[in-house]
Amino acid sequence: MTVRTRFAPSPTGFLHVGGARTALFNWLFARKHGGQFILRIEDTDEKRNTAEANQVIFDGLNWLGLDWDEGPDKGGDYGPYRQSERNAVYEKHLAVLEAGGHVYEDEGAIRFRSPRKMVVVEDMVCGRIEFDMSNPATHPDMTIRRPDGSWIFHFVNVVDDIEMKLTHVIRGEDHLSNTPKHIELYNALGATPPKFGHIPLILNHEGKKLSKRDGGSSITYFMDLGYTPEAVINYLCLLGWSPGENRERLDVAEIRELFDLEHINRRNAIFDLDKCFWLNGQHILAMSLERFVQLAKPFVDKAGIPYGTEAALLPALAIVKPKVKHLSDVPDWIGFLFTEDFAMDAEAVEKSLKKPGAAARLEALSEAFATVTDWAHASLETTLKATATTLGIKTGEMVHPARVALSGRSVGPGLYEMIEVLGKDRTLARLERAKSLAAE
RNA sequence: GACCCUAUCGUCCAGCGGUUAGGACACCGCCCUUUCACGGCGGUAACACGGGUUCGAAUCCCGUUAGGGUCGCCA
Repeated sequence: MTVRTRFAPSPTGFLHVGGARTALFNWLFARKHGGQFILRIEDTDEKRNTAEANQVIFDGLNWLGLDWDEGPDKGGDYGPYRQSERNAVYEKHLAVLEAGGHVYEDEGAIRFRSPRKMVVVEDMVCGRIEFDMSNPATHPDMTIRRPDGSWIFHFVNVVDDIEMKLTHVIRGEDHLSNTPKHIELYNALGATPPKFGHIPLILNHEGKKLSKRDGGSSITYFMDLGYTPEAVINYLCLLGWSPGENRERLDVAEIRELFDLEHINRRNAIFDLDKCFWLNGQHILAMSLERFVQLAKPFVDKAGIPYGTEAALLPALAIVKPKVKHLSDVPDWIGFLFTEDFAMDAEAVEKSLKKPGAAARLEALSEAFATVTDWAHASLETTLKATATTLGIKTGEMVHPARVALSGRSVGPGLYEMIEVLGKDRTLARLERAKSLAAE
């Protein structure tokens, strides 16, 4: 039997990190077992259903690299993959329930009559759980269709999972208590329930369910701020799951190989942006320059950095890659390399250039650099340090004014690498120009 | 309220009857260093509580407490 899993979001215009993690676990499980991953849009609530809201889901999943085999945009043997287009399917299954005497009308709505028995859930994550469904007061018959003919989640969700031949349903723990009801529905429809796996929830710093208002609760947040998909995937999978051996940084290929439902724990997890941030830096550090360029270039383009050709952009990105944490910081970090009209940070100028003797140091450095023939970071470093020694000052006392003079900022890529990329002419010109700003 | 799930450093995860309770983020020192970052070394910091079972419990059982979830004509 081929494994088939799904992600079934409702289009709210927002891809929640919890939803993204659910999608990730389903995707991992399917990929690990050579199965199929299906995307189904649960848009029975027509108010929320807009093209933009659908697009947010596609964009988020695509960005994360979670590809689906069947879905609204891809088609497949069990479509359509939007619930709003599946009315005939639901009518058909309702007829089955009616024929079996499983439903009744109540004020125009249709309810499912519970068999009122004990239901056992054999959960892949939680283990065996028994639910006593015998008391109608505590487990009322669920509505499956509204008087206006629209369908209720529980019913269409189960029908679609049957029709789409899903074998494993991995979802948030908030559905655990709904599962016995779903199983009753499977039974009444004459279908075998899939295997269920309920994963713990993601909480905010207050320990409450992560909501829209919480920073970092939307995948768009990570996309906009310049997180890498590899870091977000990595962080998300570490929330509630562990590959063992205290592994932290993992790439998707490793995760696909190591992932298993057995090592998912049962505790809700609090989302920690700090660790995700750290992981992002780790991934940027470890990735190839090609990948970094691919990820960073859109941010550079958006900021309108006039770098000219990509060949000119490459060295700039190369010197920034070891240090940058957010892709969205890249434009600020490289902008000064592509214009003579770069901003001089007032605080940095005050701290490094307005020091007595700064002008003389820049002058000395300028003279020393003018004689350098091998314009490479190693010899530039040697030259700068020798100049500092000659003047009887510490290296740092030369480095700081130089950095501010050349880039206008006190933070950025490594100084010598940056000077190398800048080139001799521009370096000398900027040192000259900065002398007028510097204290005598 | 009923039912279900959960309970190890501030946070994420190891541990699955015998450990000086381990790693990571964050935090604090020190080192390296041109700032930031990276890297290295070290530090603070946890088994919710009470009963059992056992020669021996973070690990197994029960209770209490706390947190989360479900009980919709939301999904």
